[in-house]
Amino acid sequence: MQSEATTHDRILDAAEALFAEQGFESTSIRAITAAAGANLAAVNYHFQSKETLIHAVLARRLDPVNDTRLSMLDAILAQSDGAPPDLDGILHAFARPIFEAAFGLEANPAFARLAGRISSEPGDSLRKLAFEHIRPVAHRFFRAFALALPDLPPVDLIWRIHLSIGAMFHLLAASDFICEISNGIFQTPDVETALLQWVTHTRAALLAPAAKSNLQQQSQLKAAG
Amino acid sequence: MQSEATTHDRILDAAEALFAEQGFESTSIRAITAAAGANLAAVNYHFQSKETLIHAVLARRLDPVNDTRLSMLDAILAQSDGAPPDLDGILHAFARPIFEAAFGLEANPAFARLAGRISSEPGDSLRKLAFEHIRPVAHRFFRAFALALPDLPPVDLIWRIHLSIGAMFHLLAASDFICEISNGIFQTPDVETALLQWVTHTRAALLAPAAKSNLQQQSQLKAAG
DNA sequence: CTAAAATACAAACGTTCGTTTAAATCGAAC
DNA sequence: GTTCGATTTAAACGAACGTTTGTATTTTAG
Repeated sequence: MQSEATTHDRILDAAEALFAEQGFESTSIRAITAAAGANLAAVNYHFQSKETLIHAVLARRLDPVNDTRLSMLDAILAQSDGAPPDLDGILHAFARPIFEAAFGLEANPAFARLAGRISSEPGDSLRKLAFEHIRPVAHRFFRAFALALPDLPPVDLIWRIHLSIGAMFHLLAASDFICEISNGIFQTPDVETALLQWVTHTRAALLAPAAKSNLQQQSQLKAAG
Repeated sequence: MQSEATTHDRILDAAEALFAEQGFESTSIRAITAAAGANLAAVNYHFQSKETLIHAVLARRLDPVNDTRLSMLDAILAQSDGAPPDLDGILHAFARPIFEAAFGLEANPAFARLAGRISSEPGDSLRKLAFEHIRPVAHRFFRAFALALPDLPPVDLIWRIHLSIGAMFHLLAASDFICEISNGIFQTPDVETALLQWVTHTRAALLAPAAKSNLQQQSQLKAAG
């Protein structure tokens, strides 16, 4: 089954699994090629270098996810022309593709931890890569959120999107963690449960009144009084 | 100033900064000792190994943070005997100590990225360490949240705490990320702003009605109808 | 002041790393 | 069947890694 795939693809599969378990730095090309049943030089032949291989591993999964996200967002925006778009629809468009790729039936379970770790990886190279992958998606979704939440100041909106994305990353990267600590209450999430819980969580956070510091509250009270 | 500190402490400071920038694996003992102005063998003399050094770097910051968290939680719980404890007080007790250590005036700005990355680090050793650090804190706070939110089912509570902690980690680890992408709208957070935004976000999420799947909603509708 | 313990140092250890090279093997086109 | 490009292979390269060793040097204690 796996050994029928090309060396190129077997290397991508093995690298994805090992990167997820051990991290990028700790995973040697020797371990990858051994797991893929390939020669040591195969990585440098099919991909130019280890860094290019990392990029290829991530792009293979993230590009389809982001394409689906934008397609689903287009559908939501087209569906409600003029009126503010459906908030839950935007949240699902952002969350379902990545949850399917991470927790879906045909998904590689290792990919979840890998995807959730990207944003906090050390080193400029990898952060820049993830940055370029997510930038167009982030811009489109930010504008959609702004349309759906016209009363929320932009700075508060950015904060909440930032925090909600962090919750999503953590859900992808560290859910085994909470599984152990919760005495079986929390179980490895499936797509629908993760989606339901994250959307419920994020919807409530986004719909909350704008945060106001004590200072702002005081000046507001003075203006009102 | 720095060169007046002991070699032991200069190594901890240098290691903390380099670990935050480059990660644990990519930071060599040679780079640490060079930055600390110490001999190459100093790490293996003052600490036993590189792994023990990593543990020491984390414990130096996290132990005081967790002690303060528990003290503040005790104060909140004592203040409201019998009645459900103040939710905002619990949230502040959990968030303020780590935000002070990460964004405070005398804080090492590198520590924020380091702290936010721990939960998603690959490899069992480091995850187990962070696990043991946070376990007693997590248990105490979970019971406090359960008291403050008596109507929320435990499984939903675990989910929301999990997601909220993810938001906190991401805020610590990847806020430079959002600074770049937001065209100056989002700026490097200070303690009070981070606290205000995270508490606002998390309070709203925790107070939301329990998530219900379509299946659960349908059976509920049938029972009501 | 001196003996002993603690710390610092230079040098080297064996190992593993990513990458490269050159030859060997394979596969299809003609 | 031969040729040519694509792929695989074994072997080696230099560099960097964590750690250890033996010896200075400094600090502490009596």
